[in-house]
Amino acid sequence: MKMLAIDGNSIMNRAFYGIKALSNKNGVFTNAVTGFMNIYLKAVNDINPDMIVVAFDLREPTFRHKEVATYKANRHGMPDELAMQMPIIKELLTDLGVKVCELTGFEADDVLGTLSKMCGDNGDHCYVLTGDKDSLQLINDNCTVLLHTTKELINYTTDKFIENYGFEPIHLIDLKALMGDSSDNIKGVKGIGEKTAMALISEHKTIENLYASLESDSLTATKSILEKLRVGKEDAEQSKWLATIILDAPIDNNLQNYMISECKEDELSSLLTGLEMYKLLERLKLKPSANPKVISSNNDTVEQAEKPMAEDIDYEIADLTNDVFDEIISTNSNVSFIYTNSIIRIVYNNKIYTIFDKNKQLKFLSSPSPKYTFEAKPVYHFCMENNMELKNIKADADILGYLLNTSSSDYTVSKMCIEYNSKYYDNMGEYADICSLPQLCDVMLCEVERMGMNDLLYQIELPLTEVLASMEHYGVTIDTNGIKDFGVKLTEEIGATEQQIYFMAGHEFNIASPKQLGVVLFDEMGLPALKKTKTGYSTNAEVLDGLRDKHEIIDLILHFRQLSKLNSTYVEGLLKVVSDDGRVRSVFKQTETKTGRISSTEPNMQNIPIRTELGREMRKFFTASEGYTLLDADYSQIELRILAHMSGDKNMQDNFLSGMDIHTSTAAQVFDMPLNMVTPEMRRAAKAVNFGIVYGIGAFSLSKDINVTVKQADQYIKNYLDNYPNVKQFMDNVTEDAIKTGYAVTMFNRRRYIPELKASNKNIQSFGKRAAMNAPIQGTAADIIKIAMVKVYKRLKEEKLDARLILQVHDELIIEVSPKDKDKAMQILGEEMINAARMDIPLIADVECGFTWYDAKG
DNA sequence: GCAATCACG
DNA sequence: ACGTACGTGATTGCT
Repeated sequence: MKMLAIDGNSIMNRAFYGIKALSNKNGVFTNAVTGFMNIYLKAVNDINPDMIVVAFDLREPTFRHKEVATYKANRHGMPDELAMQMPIIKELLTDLGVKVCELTGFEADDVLGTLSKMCGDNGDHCYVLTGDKDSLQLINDNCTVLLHTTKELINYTTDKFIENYGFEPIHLIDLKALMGDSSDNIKGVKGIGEKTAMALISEHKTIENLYASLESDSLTATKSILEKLRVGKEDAEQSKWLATIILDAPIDNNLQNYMISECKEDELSSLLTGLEMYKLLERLKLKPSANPKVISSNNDTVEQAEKPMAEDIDYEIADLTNDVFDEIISTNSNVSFIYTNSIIRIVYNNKIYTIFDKNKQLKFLSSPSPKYTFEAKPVYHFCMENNMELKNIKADADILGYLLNTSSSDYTVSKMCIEYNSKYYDNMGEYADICSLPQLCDVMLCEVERMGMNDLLYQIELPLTEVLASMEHYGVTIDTNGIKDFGVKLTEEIGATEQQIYFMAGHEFNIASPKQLGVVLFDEMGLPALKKTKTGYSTNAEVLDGLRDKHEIIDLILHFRQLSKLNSTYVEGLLKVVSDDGRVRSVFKQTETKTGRISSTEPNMQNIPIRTELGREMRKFFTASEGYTLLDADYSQIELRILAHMSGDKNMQDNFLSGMDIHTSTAAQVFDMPLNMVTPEMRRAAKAVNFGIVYGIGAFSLSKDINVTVKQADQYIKNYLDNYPNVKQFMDNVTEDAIKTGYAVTMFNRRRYIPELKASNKNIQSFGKRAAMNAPIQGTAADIIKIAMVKVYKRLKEEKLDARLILQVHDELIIEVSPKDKDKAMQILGEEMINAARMDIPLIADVECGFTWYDAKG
């Protein structure tokens, strides 16, 4: 038989500090729970035990504390975020059928030790899972310790221990007796450190032997060590006593009682659903519960959604007769449908219908009846491919879920039903989603209205889905041959550069491996390693840039990096996704970002190079279709203009109204110079501050960015905020509101929840504040360009121009247009972008044209 | 599957 | 004393 005995506190700590803060929407932190379960499940999987015990420490003092006042006196209580997860972990384990063990007056270690002894006496094997090296003393033929370090899980057997320490595991307590343990505040012998202690214990095994030799004058060591040992004898004895784990703690001695018992699936599912830990649910092969257990962080009020009318509907499957179909396509009441796998399922008047026939599907979709659905974009695609229109989408559960919480990563019907207290009809099998959709949409629409996001929904997001579908539908023409040629040139130069690098390094290695590169640069060539990452030397561009004048190889490596990036991501990456018709069709994701921006994948069209001339060449291969031309329009300084508007800062607004370059006018004021005396250096600094402000700047980062001292950077920021006092006020207000309400909002009421603000970890909290300052600005810019997209799309359609939107890059829109309609389309594009929002200062958009993206963007 | 790196706004 | 700007996505190496 096998027992897995876990040090609950130790593993929980490892888990907590190992995973970035996670929390559910009520602000309940779940990172320790998640991490603990990951470690737990892996161990269970590896060992396949018959018995499992998880031991926890109690708050009360143990027999060690009572005897020695200083014992663990250096320990602070655990942070709130961790403490609140402890009962959850215990509950989880209990539900899993695992024994949780706490013993007054003893530590978890003592319980583990006693268990391992019991197992050994009974001929069973015990695996002790912990993050604490102290437990290594328990290792013997019947006991293995699985030591969880930050890096790895080490399987400690007797052999492994001896290999590392050079003596038997039990003598670990003798080692501690001499060297002490600062984490537990165990003194050890004063003046004796790890090295000396290791040497002494390797030779003498126990401190009793050691002191026997000392007293009989047969101990060979330096005079000073002999003296230290004499002076510290009592400390050594006490330290050994403290470090020794008890093997006979008073716990239940019937091993039968530690066998894994049956898992309480309903309770477990309810708990995990309440915690929104869906991945774990899946891993445990459990379904989300319809009755999630509500857990909220101690003292803050959780905004509760209005409960929907809990009306239980009996849905029935029915045949779609012609009469019913005619009624459905002409009704004024809401029809819910879901389109998947070329099938449309409809719920209408509590009956479920299925449409298989494509013509009938299209007829339904283009009918004027008001529709609720889930993920409208593929449906728009289906209609566009068949030259039909999808009409009157009144609700899209995917979009609604996004508006209600932009930070969620999962907008499935089943999960949103749970989240918004709407009934999920899981008894309906494959019809569960469609049956649940009408009520779910109603509940969510109600929430959206309550949060003041109706305009955002009806004027922006719902119509935008069609625009994005259309952009994806058309795609962008690619000059495939041009890219291939470019790739050949890159490959040649990469090869040549590689050879030069190998020559300078004296041997071949994988330049793309930061690990190998680090060895070459910092170990072999002896260049100064200025920065480290978690796993080793940092070799990023910033570090390398600092080493440029130290060695010629650096420039070559930077060059190699640039070329391989271009080749693998852009040349090869793009060629992989070009369709047969020579176009790429990116997927524009509408429910992805926390701020309200859209994102682009497969390929990402929003990060095509521009900042270096070589990279910018890529844009020559993005062209208009034959006989067409491209229009490119981008907003000028949209985020700073939004800041000037939202903050109401008159000075910043005047600077924009003057028509002068904003960075120059900012520099002039901050450095107290006439405009024509502003040097490029000063403008650069002002520009960096302008940008930094939008991100919630700190002096440290600014100093790094513009290469000045932290002190200077701090002064720049102070001057800046003195110059734009309302900007300072605005940022303060935004963070204060976000702390109070838990979220930040844009001009159009889009919300971003920021649970990080509730963390007690200062770094996480600061991150929350920066996010809170940035969200209204970045988010409002996203709102505005989305409005422009919807309006431009509508105008191009209404005025029947041979033109279409094909790309959006956050502050930039691209249209493909027939030359005959070029002027009109330019007019529309500029006009609608400028008029997308009314602000105290005007929006400005620069429109240009060209056959390629390179030409169209000045 | 994660970490490091680097491309964009 | 520590860590350090907001938001994304793709590729590569490595465990």
